Amino acid sequence: MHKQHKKERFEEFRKICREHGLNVTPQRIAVYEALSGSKNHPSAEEIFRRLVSNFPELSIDTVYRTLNTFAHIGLIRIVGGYGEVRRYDPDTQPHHHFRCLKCSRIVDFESPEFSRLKVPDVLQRKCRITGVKVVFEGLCEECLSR
Amino acid sequence: MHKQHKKERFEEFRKICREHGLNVTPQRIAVYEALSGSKNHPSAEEIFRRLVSNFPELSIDTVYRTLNTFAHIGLIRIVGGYGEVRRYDPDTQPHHHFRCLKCSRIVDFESPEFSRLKVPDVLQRKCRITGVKVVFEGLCEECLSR
DNA sequence: TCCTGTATAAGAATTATTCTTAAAAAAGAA
DNA sequence: TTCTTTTTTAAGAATAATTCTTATACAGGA
Repeated sequence: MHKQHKKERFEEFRKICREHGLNVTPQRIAVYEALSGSKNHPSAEEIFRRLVSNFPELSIDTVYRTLNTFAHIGLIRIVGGYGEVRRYDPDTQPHHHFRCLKCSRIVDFESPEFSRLKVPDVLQRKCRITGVKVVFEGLCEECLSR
Repeated sequence: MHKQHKKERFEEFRKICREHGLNVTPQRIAVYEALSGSKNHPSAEEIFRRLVSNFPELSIDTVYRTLNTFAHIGLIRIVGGYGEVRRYDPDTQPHHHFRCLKCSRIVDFESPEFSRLKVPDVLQRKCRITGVKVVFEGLCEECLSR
């Protein structure tokens, strides 16, 4: 991804849009370029601010809509806050989660093995690590049977 | 946690509150009981709805405040949507994250090993798993040096 | 070029969460 | 107990993120 040249990335982008029946608009190009050129997992607001000076008629709603569309077709991913409501877990013991991509259900499971994953060197050197969690994602039983 | 009896759990709860200089109020007891008796990682709103019929003067603000307090002292955990703004990642290749608990910075790292974690049987049987991510949490370089 | 469906801007609306403030409750001291 | 101080709460206003509505503009195909 970061290795590609701008040109190639653009062609790839255009192709993926076409495959999903999406028009290739200046707004979509701008949002995709802004995101794929950034390393810090920006929010919609940050992307909007980065673009609006060169693209004054761009609206924040379009940025949200565009990013959602991209995430929907798998062109980008959502990380961090999922824009969902905050949820709470009474279990403070180390444990891990499965999260249903469709209904957002969260299922706990225990795995001493996962709780003992080795911290990668690159993190170990710079950060103080206080915990690790493994999140499997997919479709839950209920959503599968529909 | 779920193994304990109500009584023991309550004594433990009271003890932890005291240790952190928190008064043990009916609201706090109610919110903690509601959360620790639930298996589905409820939102503040859900907890509020569960309680308000027996506790009509309870306010939603108190539920939020109480849950935040509990999370702060480590009595419960926040899962799922972190209540933070949604953020986007242009990298759709399997990779993993470190997340700073203080400034919410997200740092990518790659680990083919983590991307190949074996799906636990309990999930394998019921769900369709489409991905896995490992999230390390702690304090980042910048936040450590303050 | 024109046509048709798709995408957009603008701003209103919605929703989750936090803040403000005055009152109530709890803890501590006398 | 009663008085004082500190903490907590309820109520509702405020804020911030995200989505919706609608009329207009644009993209891609014929």
